[in-house]
Amino acid sequence: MPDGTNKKPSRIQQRNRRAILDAALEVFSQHGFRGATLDQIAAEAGLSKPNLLYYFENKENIHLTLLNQLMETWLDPLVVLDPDGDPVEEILSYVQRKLDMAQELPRESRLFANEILQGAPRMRPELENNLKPLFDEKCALIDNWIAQGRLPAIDARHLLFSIWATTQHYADFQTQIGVLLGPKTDAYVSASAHLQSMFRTLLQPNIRR
Amino acid sequence: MPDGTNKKPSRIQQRNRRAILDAALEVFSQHGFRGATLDQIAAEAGLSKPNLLYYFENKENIHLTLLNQLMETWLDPLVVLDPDGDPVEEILSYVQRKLDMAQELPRESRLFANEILQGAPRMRPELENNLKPLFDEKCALIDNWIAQGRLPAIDARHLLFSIWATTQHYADFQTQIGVLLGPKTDAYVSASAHLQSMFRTLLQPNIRR
DNA sequence: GCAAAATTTTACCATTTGGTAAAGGCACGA
DNA sequence: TCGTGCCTTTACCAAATGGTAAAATTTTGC
Repeated sequence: MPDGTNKKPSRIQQRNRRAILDAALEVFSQHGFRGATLDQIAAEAGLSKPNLLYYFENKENIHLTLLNQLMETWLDPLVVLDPDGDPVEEILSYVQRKLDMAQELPRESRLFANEILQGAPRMRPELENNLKPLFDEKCALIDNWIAQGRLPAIDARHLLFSIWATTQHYADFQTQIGVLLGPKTDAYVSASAHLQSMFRTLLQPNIRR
Repeated sequence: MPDGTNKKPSRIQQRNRRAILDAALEVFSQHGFRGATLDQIAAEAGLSKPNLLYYFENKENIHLTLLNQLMETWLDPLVVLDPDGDPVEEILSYVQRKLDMAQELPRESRLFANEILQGAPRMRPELENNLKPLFDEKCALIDNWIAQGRLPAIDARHLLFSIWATTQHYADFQTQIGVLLGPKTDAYVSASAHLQSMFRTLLQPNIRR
């Protein structure tokens, strides 16, 4: 049993665990935890259900593994926000990185959105222990930049919310955007231009009215 | 059977259908269609499951009824965007109305988010037939305002996306925001100030750089 | 006050779902 | 090449779930 043990995983084990997690990401991100079934995940992974449960103790475990993996990736762009960089360029880079993540990891974005929508029943500790301190730290950083006159006065917390909302929107509401722009359109090119322009306008400190 | 008939609904019928829809809104908005159960909805409504199914043919029907009711409410703020008003004030009012809706109807917002996240399996026709034409119309209106020099050049479609994303974020990601701002904080006061200021900065046509 | 209609409850049912037991197959080092 | 341990399948199971039939109860119009 490959679960609780701490031995090195075999090649088969690595391949199958990876396949299961990929399949689970697909299914959980579309239906949420309760809406997803092990049969669906097993089918998507090309395994039988008991075989699936040979690699993961239970459904919750699969979901938790995905969520934990996600947290790192998800916070990384914010982690690298550099106190020593130029404030406007740092934040604009952050926006772009978040948008890139929405484009490249839409399933992860939707998995996260689903979990939060449902009240974060399995993720609240992570939010409190990992996200909250980082959030506070980066808000303080932005507040500092403002105090130094290197950014216009703006609510740092809501600025971050707006960045998250506008970037993740392209992954989470992909379906709606597809209907409105036409499914052939690549929304991300124009989205990038729009968001860069929008947040630059917002943050340009040398603005004269 | 009160379903297919077109008689006037009795008082009991009105009360119970209302209770069911309210309970269903609560449950569907938290768990999505597949994750919600009739037992949960029945319990929440204070009815037995068979009694529930006396009022609605099946699970899908309840969900569909909610979705249809929602569509009107949801589009209304955009409908009233007035071609004869002042462009900046019209859009800022729209932002405020959307934020007010997020605050007052968070469950509806999450129901919608859930449906879109899952690929809009039950709502795509509505999106194409109701939202799309309205979206195109209002984009044309904004483009017109820009052409008249009454708004700075901006991508109307992505502007609307940004408005939707930033306002609905406060309902859909309420849990996360609660963790980050502290659950006692009323996010909507500062959110309103932030969004109004943000979009005003963005849209102020008499801007000099 | 009473019959008819509307509503609610009780007792089910078939299917799906998360999960288990145990036998069978397979791979790989001795 | 053989047996030991890893992997997979087959055959299940109990609980949950969407839904139904029909009896029992309540409400309503007269």
